[in-house]
Amino acid sequence: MNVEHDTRTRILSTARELFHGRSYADVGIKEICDLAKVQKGSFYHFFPSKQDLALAVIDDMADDWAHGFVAEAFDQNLPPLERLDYMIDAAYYWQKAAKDIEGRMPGCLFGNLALEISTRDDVLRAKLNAVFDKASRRFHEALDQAVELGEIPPLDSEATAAAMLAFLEGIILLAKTRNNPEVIRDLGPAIKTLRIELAHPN
Amino acid sequence: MNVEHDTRTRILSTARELFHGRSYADVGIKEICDLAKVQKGSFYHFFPSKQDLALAVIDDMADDWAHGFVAEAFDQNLPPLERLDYMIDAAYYWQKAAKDIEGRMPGCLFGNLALEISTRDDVLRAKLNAVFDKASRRFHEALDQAVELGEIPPLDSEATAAAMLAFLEGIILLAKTRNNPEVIRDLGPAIKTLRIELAHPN
DNA sequence: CTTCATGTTGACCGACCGGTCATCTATGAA
DNA sequence: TTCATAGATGACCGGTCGGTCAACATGAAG
Repeated sequence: MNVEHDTRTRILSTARELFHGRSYADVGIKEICDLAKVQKGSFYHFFPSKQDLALAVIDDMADDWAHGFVAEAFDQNLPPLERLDYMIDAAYYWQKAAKDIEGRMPGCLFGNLALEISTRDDVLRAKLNAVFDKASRRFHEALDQAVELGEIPPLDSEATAAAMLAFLEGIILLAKTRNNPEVIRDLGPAIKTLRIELAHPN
Repeated sequence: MNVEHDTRTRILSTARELFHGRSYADVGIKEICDLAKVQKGSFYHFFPSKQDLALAVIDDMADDWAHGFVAEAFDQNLPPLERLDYMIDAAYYWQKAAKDIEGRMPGCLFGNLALEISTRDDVLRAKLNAVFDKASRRFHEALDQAVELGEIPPLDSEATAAAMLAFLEGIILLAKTRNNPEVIRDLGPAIKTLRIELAHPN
């Protein structure tokens, strides 16, 4: 039982690493199998297709996020606005560590995949959409709490949350293009200045 | 002379369209040649490699940008802050038009390519970097003028300009993932709220 | 008429792509 | 001891990948 799952897990984590570090199209199944020390036939025993593998990889990474530093960043005990700084910091240190080890910034797996395949694969696009929605909800919640505590004036918290997520993805994109994680630290703090006012009720 | 350049131009515009609508890896040279009605041998007469084609495509698109709506948006006669709105509007209408025609949002060619290949190809990454730098300078200039005119308090205009570019790329990424250009119109205006203060001189 | 540069043609290359399949092995329940 | 099931193996498939090449067309300069 442990052995069976081990093969699947090895495939999953290898694929995740390769997809993140390069791209979906650029990584072949053979390469994944070789690195994971799995035979091709075994691969297709666990995953019906490359698309299914991608779906599983997205789920895997999203789970790790949700239980990892995202859970820490959006800890309910942290003051709402500090969670934003925490999130930026986490992104920075993660990307910096990756660059220090491999020499290049992988960026955000979800953002990478989204831009690469969302015009070609609606299933994967929908999956990534759901991941972004969930992330957006974290920002949303933090903003609502900040308003409740009187830390910021009322605002369109749902739209602002989406804008913050977009900004986060944007600075990671720019940092990756510059291959310089410091971009995240330099621009990131501006996330707290983003504001979308509530629409006029009349 | 016109005929010779015509072949090259046909390859270039076909490749640009396909790369933009799908991705770099997903579009083969044969497909480009077929659509452009060019023989493969002819292709390699004009472009030594697929990488060289990509470089030319980036240049081509950057030129069209610079002389097209970016020139309009950053028109010196426009009040600096209105240029930001103009830029957002232009992005929105472009993406909306593309989606209405083809059913899907292509996003930003530069952003797409940046995330797809900047970990694998330093030459292309550098090229895209230069494009982003140039775009950032437009924002920078607009911000400096806005400060000069007293429209906004002094700020770190260079960093804020980069943040604005990142935000623009971010909302296009999010809109593409949602396959909904309205995201650009809904979140875009928040670009004017972005601010990075000048660092303390001591 | 020859020469040369610029383009064009389409067959061809080895490598790799995602995916299939028949065959074998290990395990555990009946 | 038998049998079913889960998993592992590696050869194999048609198709596509980026790229090469020798032969040929065209047109202007000498």
